[in-house]
Amino acid sequence: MLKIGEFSRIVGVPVKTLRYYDEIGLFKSDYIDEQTGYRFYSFEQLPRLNRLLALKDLGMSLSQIDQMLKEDLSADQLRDMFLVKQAELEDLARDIRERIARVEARLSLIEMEDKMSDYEVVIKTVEPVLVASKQGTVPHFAAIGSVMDRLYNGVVAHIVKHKGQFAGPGITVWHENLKPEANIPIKKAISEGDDVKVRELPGDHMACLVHHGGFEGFPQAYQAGVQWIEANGYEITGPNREVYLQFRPDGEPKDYVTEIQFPVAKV
Amino acid sequence: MLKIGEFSRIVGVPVKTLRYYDEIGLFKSDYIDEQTGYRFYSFEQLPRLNRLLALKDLGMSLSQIDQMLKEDLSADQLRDMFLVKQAELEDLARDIRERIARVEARLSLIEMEDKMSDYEVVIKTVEPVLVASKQGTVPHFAAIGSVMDRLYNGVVAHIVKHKGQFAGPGITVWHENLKPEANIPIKKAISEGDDVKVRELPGDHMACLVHHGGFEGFPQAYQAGVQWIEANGYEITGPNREVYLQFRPDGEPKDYVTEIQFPVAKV
DNA sequence: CCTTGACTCTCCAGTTACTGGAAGGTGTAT
DNA sequence: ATACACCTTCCAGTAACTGGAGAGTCAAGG
Repeated sequence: MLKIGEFSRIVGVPVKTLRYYDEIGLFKSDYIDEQTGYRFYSFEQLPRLNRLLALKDLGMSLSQIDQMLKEDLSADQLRDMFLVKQAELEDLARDIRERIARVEARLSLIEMEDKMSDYEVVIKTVEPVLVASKQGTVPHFAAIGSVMDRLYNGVVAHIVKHKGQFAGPGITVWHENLKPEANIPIKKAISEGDDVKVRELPGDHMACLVHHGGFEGFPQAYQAGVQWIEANGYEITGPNREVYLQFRPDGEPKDYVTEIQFPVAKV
Repeated sequence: MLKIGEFSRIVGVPVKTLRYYDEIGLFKSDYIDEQTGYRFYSFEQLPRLNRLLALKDLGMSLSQIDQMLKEDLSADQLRDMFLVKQAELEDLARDIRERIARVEARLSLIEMEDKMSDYEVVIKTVEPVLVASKQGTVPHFAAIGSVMDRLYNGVVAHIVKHKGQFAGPGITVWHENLKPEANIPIKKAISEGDDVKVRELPGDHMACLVHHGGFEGFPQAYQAGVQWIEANGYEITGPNREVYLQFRPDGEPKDYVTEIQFPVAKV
């Protein structure tokens, strides 16, 4: 019989940890002196503790270990638990590789002292949203403004006419070069018009960045987004969006706030 | 000005989390209504939050992020933090690769239904220990027992003669084939004898396994240890040890408990 | 026999980054 | 007026310990 300190030295596990394992019932001391409350451990307990430590080394949680140490576990069940753990660890490994890639992208940006780092790109999952929408075509770059005005005015008029309820800021989906679709979120479906459709904008994983200021700054923001996506090993999987978080035709462009979103997936 | 729910939807961060960031001072709401206590957020806060989220994506802790978001941080300091994080992540990645290797070794053991899995091998760091020791040579296998007896008796006699204090179970170091060194831990240094030396057994990383029973089972235990070491990508870096946790010459061999230790390093 | 120092006990608090729930106040649409 | 969604604070819990306080135990030395 060994006191907790001696046992601790032999197995290389801190006394506090042994007491903790005792408390949670994972590894009980062999015998407790009624008088003093002192825990005593025996050599017969070494195999269990070693099995425990070996499993912990594999990254198992204590509750998993508790299950795996039960006698009545078949070899198959045991193997399954290892397989699950293996899959888990491989996910984790991938995750960490991605993190490393992101850190490296950061570092190389710093080396370049690139102004693009003014834009922070984050991946987020956007929810599907019900919208009224109208598509158009931009004949040439300079006409973007007027075309967009016309599209959004059309959608707004349609929603008002059918007593729809606005549910958020406008979202432009750029279907392909110079083919924008103006979307306005609505609370409940309304009837469609000739050119105003009602549909659900699908949710997706998006690389997002926020641009403050007028539309003249958009090219730089887009460039920053595309650069980030490339540097971080993503690829663009669909039409990108602009969400006009803060915008009023009569407001000052410098106060505009726009979120630019690219649907992406890991390459 | 946005209420917390609206802001939450835009940035894709749960309300609870925003409140938590507010509470710990990492990301305060722009304005709080005195009457109602309602938090309000503004678009001007988006850049800070996005920077925060980007850093979190890299695996930074919130306190690190808090530092990195301070304005008065030079580009160099920032780069250093990223470099530190990079190193950290690479350590972690290595660790996980090792875990995966161990899980795979486990799985292949299960496939083989190998009896070796009776032995659990764990890596631990053993502390240096002061010992009195005596070396010998074993002429042939069958003589191990008597040679060890002679060596340990010699050491014990020496310690007793010099009034040394025993500090733990005997440890045999197998210097090379059939050249054992019998060591007995002592509390304080004592003078040396003709053939009994006093030295510190160095600490090391050891692959350890515990064998219950007589010495006739040692070959299997050794084989299990060596197999594990190979399967898990370690190599043996020095003489192995036997620690006689439970042993009395007059006891029954089946009650003996011996820990076998191999000093190892990652290949 | 007493003291000293090493050990042991229990209980409580703190760690990280939230998440869930209860109880109660606020704002808006019907 | 009343539903209902939304907001508030406060408290508890997560995983696997770690550290410390305050008190009891044990063996050796003087």
